[in-house]
Amino acid sequence: MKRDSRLSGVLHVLLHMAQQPGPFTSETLAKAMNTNPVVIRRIMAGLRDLGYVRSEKGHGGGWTLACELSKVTLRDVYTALGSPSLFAMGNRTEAPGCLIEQAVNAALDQAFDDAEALLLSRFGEVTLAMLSDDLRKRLGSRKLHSMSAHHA
Amino acid sequence: MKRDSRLSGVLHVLLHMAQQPGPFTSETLAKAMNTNPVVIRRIMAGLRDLGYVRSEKGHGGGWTLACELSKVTLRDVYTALGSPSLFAMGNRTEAPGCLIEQAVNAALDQAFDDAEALLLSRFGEVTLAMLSDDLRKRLGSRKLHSMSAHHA
DNA sequence: GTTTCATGTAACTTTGTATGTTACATGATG
DNA sequence: CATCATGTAACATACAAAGTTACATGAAAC
Repeated sequence: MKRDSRLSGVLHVLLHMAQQPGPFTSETLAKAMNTNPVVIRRIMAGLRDLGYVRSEKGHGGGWTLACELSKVTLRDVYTALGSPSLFAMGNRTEAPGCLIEQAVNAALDQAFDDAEALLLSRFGEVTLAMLSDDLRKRLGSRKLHSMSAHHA
Repeated sequence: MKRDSRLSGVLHVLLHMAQQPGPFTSETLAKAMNTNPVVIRRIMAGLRDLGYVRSEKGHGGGWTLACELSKVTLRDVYTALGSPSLFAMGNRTEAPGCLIEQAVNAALDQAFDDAEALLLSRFGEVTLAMLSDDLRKRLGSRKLHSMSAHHA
């Protein structure tokens, strides 16, 4: 399976935005991430709908942070993406008539459900502010890869 | 992403085999699972290499259980499949130069590592014998879907 | 008010992976 | 030696994520 990198991607965008005042166009963000503006708009759509960011059209438009970073968790962001499925493995048949399949599904589901609960709980413990703080530590004197560099 | 159902599939095969004496040809097993004999051989190859099952060619050949069901866990089976990746989500870049990417990866990796550890631990707690017992409970007087039926 | 810029979104293309299929080599049994 | 069964490579299909193109919508600048 091809792995879904939207969560990783959208967090990258958000941290970028947290480093300097906006607004940022989709194109600017896309260049910084080596991707396409439309991809940026797609992964940001859910965040906009939930009010974590705002988007404006026209001159001087683009994306702006619209939330307190300390109040938004990775879980919130994950939810904003539409809660995409977390696991690369699944049951052969979801509603099987076969009793063997049912027994297998029951065992696997239990393990996967536990793991999912833990994962989401961990996501819920990490705020964007924590990520941003961690980033600043890593930054030290160094620069980002970076958006400004790309446009210098 | 398309989800990997090999673990689910191979467990189904093993439980089938545990219900009645073998050997079972790949074709028989494939019919019971609505799939192809080659798929069966593929998902069984790892188990054979680790000695959990044996395969024999020629007349009267096929697959036979070669382990104590109470000593093989879901984790063993998962390992026999080659420990396929568990999560549908991943980092955009695995070894990023960008510090933002590093900060994001670090946070996500920690959560995913925890979830993976829990999941594998759960897998390690469930033996094939437990699955088989659970299946027998579910069976009651009912039949499987079943292999014998398919050949009646 | 018209040009320019930016998002919103549908439609299509590309790419990666799991699964399904065909074909044939290898080896065991009768 | 004919038949049966696995082993495996090679190819086909299906599907989802990501990338791309095209164009509509709306805001700001002139």
